[in-house]
Amino acid sequence: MYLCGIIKEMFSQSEENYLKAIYHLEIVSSKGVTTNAIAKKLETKASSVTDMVQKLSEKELIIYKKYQGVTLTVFGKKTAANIVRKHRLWEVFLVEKLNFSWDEVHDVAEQLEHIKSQKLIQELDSFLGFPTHDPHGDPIPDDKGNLKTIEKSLLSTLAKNESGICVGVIDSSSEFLQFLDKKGITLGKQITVLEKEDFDDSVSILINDKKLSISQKIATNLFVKKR
Amino acid sequence: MYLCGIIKEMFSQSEENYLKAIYHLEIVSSKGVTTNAIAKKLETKASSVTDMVQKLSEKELIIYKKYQGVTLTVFGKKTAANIVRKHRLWEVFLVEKLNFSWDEVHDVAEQLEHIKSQKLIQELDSFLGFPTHDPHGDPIPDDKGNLKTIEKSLLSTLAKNESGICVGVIDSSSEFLQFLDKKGITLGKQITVLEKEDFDDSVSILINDKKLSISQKIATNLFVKKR
DNA sequence: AATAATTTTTAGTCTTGACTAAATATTGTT
DNA sequence: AACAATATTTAGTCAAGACTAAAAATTATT
Repeated sequence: MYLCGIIKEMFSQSEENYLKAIYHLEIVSSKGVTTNAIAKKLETKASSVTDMVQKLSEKELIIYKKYQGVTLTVFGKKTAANIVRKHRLWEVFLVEKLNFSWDEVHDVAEQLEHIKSQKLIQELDSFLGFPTHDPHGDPIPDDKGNLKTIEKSLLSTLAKNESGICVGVIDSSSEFLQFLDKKGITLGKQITVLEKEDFDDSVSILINDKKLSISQKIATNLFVKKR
Repeated sequence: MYLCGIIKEMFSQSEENYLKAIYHLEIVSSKGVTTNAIAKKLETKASSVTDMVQKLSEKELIIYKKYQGVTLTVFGKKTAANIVRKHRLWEVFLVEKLNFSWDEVHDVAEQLEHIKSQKLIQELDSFLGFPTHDPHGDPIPDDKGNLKTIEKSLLSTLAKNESGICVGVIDSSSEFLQFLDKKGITLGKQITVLEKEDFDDSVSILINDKKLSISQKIATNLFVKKR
């Protein structure tokens, strides 16, 4: 008893989760992704990672040399990008159509991203109007796995009197997102830096026509598009 | 590494598939559902069924006495109805929002029905306008697991000159559904019996202002609501 | 009622994906 | 260069869920 009919390439949920983790880690690390890094990201043990990494390597999704970490192959990267694409499209769906807030979508999208159906994802994309970014401002890969990133800067890098549009976050934990909500900070909002405090790196900003003081921690987790 | 956070009761996909199978079989059989019947429905082996049935029994989802078949407990029935509810709501979504035809929805809904999220299913229900029937005319259980069936009759039971509205099918294989599509037979269409042939039990019907001859096999797989 | 046919269960095996503990590589430090 | 610390892999287990083959129970047939 198992799903999987005609479909060209099928990977297990577990394999997909590993691919996605490696994909995300590669973006940051730029060189080989270590076993330990994967283990930490997936909250599993290094030995389990070694097992899986050998399997993914046999399936030509990654390049793996013992003790050397892994790199996605072109095929692996495309596969991973497709999972990320699904994840982010579902997030858009949940927020735009089903009244989820941006801090509630992650767990559900984590499940939905594993649904296998070409048509489903194509139609969903079209139904949502071909969105380019998810509710956290992260770019949605196109159906070839390419993503166009916009030039975004951390709020902390803005100079006094500069302003920008809020376009994303680094930390997308629900705690942080709920905190932003409480402060009235959401995607698309204009933010102007009124003052930068040297002694604690906090910034004073203008948003929603109100003055707000923002800690360094917040300012280094919020992306804006300069203008 | 596994999902499953706060949620009250969590069952594996496999457990859910068994529950659903037993639920469907109970509707037909009315008495205890046999191991073999479950095996056939799930295209698995009887020995595998025995294993799972013992597990479900321990979890109080079913009553199981060796060699006696199984019955859903109240809890089990509610759980199963909820899976069916999710399956059918997703089918409605696929057809109404994502341009799937009624013969394409099953495999995808089979996957989507296992997504765990209270809010998701509530919001989906609301987004779809609280539908009562899926694209095949099957009733959608409410959030307490109750379903109100409408009185429907097989087309084959209609007398000459009687008419009814097409409200459902027994066989929901894509072959049958595509055949119906080709003949212009869809849910909601009015059908009038013009003639009944005794020697092969075929019926001559009026639909879409056209006369059509329908074999016995079709007539015994199509539900209408008499009027 | 006895035997044959069928159904169901048990016992043992396999695969996937996790784990622990031990062994081996690599890296960092003096 | 040698040793310590850390990272990685190997070897051996485990649970879930499937399987086959054999045993046991039930049902059907005479």
